[in-house]
Amino acid sequence: MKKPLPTPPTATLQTHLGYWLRLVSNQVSAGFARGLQARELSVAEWVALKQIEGASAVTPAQVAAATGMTRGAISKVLDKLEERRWLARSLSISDNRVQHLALTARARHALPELTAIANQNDEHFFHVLDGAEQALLRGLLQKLAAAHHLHTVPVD
Amino acid sequence: MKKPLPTPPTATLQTHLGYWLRLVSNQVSAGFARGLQARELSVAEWVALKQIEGASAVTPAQVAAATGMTRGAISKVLDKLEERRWLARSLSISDNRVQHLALTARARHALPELTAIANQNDEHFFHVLDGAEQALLRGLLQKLAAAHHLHTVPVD
DNA sequence: TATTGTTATACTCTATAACTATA
DNA sequence: TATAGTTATAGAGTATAACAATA
Repeated sequence: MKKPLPTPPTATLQTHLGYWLRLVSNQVSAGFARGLQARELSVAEWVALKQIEGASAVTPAQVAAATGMTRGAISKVLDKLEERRWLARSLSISDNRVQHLALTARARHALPELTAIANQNDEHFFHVLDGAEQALLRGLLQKLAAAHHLHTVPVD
Repeated sequence: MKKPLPTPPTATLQTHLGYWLRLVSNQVSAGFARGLQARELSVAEWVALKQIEGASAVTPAQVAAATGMTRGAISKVLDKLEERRWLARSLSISDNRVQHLALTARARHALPELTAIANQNDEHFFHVLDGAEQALLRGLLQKLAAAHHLHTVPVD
């Protein structure tokens, strides 16, 4: 004889793809955040470092635009990096309102270890997928990103 | 002639699968959070509602365990739901330390609309994938969740 | 002693908006 | 007037740990 069920919901949380995406993504991000935390770095700080390293964003306003954060929030992130002597701010010659951002040698020295943390975290979570599956997942996510015009770099 | 590149980084942010996962997941979650916000509900509150609806968790401690939040955090989430008259707390007959949680009729009346918000959000983000692609994505994410023993319900 | 749930406190992250200095 | 960057303030969300009641 069956045990009576509590009123079954119309749909469970697990029905939604967004649920699975969030479940896995949160774990990957939390793992990465823990890895960075051992080096006293936040994900937002890591992203800013990489933006400046790649020179895809060399002013605070550009970092803000690239990440979708406000200029106020970026200002604090850059403060942290500068306190740590990983970032040098200098005024633009042509416009004294504008700053140019550059990584210090100390930052460039630390980057390989941070990159290793990122690599290891990715490896740890995705190694259970073979190469073809990883390529498939990447393709699907990139298709979604492209379709929704996602340009900004996620920092949380 | 090629334009000289700025010092190329060892690996870009986009190298990592975690990057793409976070990029897409954050957008889906943010979209859902906006949808719920129009009904003055947080994602954590929505998850708690669904946990109680499904009766997979009927005490605060069980909701805490299911979501990975602390009992202190859950207590506040439940306060919000109770203030709204969506939740009834009652003491267990057999153990006066324990509470039993139940949704009110008011909550059950509101659930279909909230579920519609969740459905629409999922539909909005994933409709660019066809049925086969969605199944593929779901399968890959579930494989990752299973491999890493992810049981808790993500609330942020 | 151990457990359930609550509460006081603090911390992190971020947005908003006022502010300064330049242009 | 408009823009770059900073700062003051506030809010959301959550953890930690002390707490009261109960077992």
